[in-house]
Amino acid sequence: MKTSPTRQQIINAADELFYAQGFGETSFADIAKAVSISRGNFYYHFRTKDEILNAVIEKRLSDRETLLRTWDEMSEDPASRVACFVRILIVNQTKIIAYGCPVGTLTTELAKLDHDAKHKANGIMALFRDWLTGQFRDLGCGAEAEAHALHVLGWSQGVATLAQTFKDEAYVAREVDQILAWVDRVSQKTRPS
Amino acid sequence: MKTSPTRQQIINAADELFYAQGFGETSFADIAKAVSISRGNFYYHFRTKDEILNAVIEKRLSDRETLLRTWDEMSEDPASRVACFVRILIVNQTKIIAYGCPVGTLTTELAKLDHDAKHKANGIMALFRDWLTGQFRDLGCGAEAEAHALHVLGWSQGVATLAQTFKDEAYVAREVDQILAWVDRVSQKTRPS
DNA sequence: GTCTATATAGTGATAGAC
DNA sequence: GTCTATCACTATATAGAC
Repeated sequence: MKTSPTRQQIINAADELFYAQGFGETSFADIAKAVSISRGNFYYHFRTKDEILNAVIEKRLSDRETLLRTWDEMSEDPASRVACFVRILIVNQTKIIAYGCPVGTLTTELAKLDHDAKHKANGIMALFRDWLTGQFRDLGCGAEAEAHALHVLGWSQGVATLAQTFKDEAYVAREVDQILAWVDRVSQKTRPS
Repeated sequence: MKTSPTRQQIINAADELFYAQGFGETSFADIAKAVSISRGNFYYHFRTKDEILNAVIEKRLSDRETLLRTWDEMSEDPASRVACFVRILIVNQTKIIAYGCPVGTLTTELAKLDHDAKHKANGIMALFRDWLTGQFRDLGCGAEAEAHALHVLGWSQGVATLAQTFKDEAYVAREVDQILAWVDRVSQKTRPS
């Protein structure tokens, strides 16, 4: 797992560019320019475009795993952990309004390209689903835990999509409040305090 | 508004291909091949790629306007009209699982490309929003009508996104039921029968 | 590790014959 | 209206000098 500084720079730049422009529309030249290296040098670090896509997906997956672990350690209450997840719609609002959800837009694009890496990208969405499922299970939702997880995940994805289309911050705030209220309702149904 | 048969064929093929592969990844060669004409002939009908994108967006917009009008004429009850809208997630399930929502994925892609036509594409989403707003207004939701419209629209977009990612028909069915139940609740709150 | 040059294939787009 | 031939450009990718 040796990562040279240049390699890491390339991954970071590609991550940003794939998010802002999409994978298909980002060329090696774009990435090389962002890192201020030549196209030729680029190929020393990554032989193919698929190779760098894979590296970007792995970085994103790893970043999200770290984030989820942080939330796991931050609170003992599953409901407030889920709330952390939902609130990324607010925290990352500016970028989401500009480019949508980094995970949702990538999975959508790779599915259309029918790219080999699409299953790997879907894995990030699955990570969210499984983590959320765990939280709802801890809340005592039992067999409904995964359905609840998908509900929150899908709802968030929809908010991200419309946020990008209509650039409406009030809408985002409203929906986030509604999701949080829904989580509270579920939480109080299973553990009436 | 003269539309030659070939021109119409091209628009239909481009519509399908833009949906299945995305706009950026669809070449003139792809479209020409689908219609069985030469690339050269293609340029007789459309001078630029933007021109055909515009034609496709206009077709999609027009198709949706027709669909909404059909629903308007089909029922007097705004709640069941909204139900028609939500149920397209079931009706078009196979394609949505394969390619996502034709409207949502196009707006997302054009936003990333920062393409001139992005506002035009957003207009289709706005058409849905405004039509839904009208239905909720007819339901007596007053000032909340547009918020309700965006709620249903965003929710549906999220379901489409996850449907494509996880290919889970049971999830789609479950969420559609939940949206319909939500609409019923809103409807009964304003007009308790 | 980084560069310049180059090979190869595909893209959007044009010209002109039929 | 449809075709073939062609142009200019950009893309991924490689070879080899430094």
